[in-house]
Amino acid sequence: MTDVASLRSDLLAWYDARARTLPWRAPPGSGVRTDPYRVWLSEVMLQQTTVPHATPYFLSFTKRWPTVAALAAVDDGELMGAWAGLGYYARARNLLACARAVANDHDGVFPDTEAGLLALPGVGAYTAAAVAAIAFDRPANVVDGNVERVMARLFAVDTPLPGGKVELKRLAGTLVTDDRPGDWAQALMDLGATVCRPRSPLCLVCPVARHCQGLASGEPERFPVKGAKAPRPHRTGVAWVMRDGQGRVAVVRRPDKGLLGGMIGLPTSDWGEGPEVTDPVVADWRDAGAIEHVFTHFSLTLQVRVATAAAKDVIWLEEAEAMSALPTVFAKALVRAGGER
DNA sequence: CACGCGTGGTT
DNA sequence: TAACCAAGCGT
Repeated sequence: MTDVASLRSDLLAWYDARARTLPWRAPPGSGVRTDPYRVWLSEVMLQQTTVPHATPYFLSFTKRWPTVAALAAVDDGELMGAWAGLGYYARARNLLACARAVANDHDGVFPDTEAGLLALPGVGAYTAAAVAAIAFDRPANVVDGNVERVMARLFAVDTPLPGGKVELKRLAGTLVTDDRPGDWAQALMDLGATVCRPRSPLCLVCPVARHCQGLASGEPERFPVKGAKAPRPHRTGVAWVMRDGQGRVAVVRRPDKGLLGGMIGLPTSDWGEGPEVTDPVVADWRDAGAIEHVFTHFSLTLQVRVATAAAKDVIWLEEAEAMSALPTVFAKALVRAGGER
């Protein structure tokens, strides 16, 4: 009996009993609707980011900035520093732009429709649907990587990703109704995260196993089918740690666009060129070894060179302050140079 | 529409 | 350990 109604009631009953407790989530059936600001903030932080990694950032952000108006008033640099370590820094720039748009153009109130949310910076199809469903109880089709995987298995979809996304989204849409849309979206994502996992799915305890064509096929883990991925190139470069001898270190502000855009960084050579690199100023440079770092689309070996030196066109920061505000790749280099994150 | 864009945990 | 993976978005 794989009709929509029984599939829905099976999964919602499981969610009522087994929903994860998360700092941004109201318990199912509590009648409490989470503040749209918190739903939005959590959704942006969770884009391509695990719950354990995002959680401490969510807690510190909501403590420092309890409302969207408070967030909108923050300095750019302060916000980027607070985001350091969370990755995908365009999210932080868009987060601030979005908060300011809500504060200035919407009287501090989040739009309560999917279309209105979609118009905000950093809010795409997924986040608009998620906020509409979870914060405003709109029957939106919320499709993230979890939901794609659950649909691919439930309906044994053979079309490889990413081409198959259109079909998976259509299938997810057939299950959305006016009844408890926020809980439905979160139930699907919880199922994907804890039971219908990418590897070793727990089909024996799955509340919708009886509806699952992937399980019936005998190879549920085969879904979703994925296309070939491009190989990841390797690059090399040099990072210079310049100290002033009084506890400060030189950093630069990176351009707003591109890799680590808008963040502070250590002065570096270009990445990908040969090993011959000229040190930026005459000083007592010594080699502190190298660090390895893996970005989404390339890996990097960064040689770390250290000196006490003076330089122009840099910002001198207390070392502890720099350490906390630097993206991880540069924090690693600074640790290699003898600092502590 | 394919690509650029971080990081850390798991296998 | 190299590969894979995570509540995507903008261009």
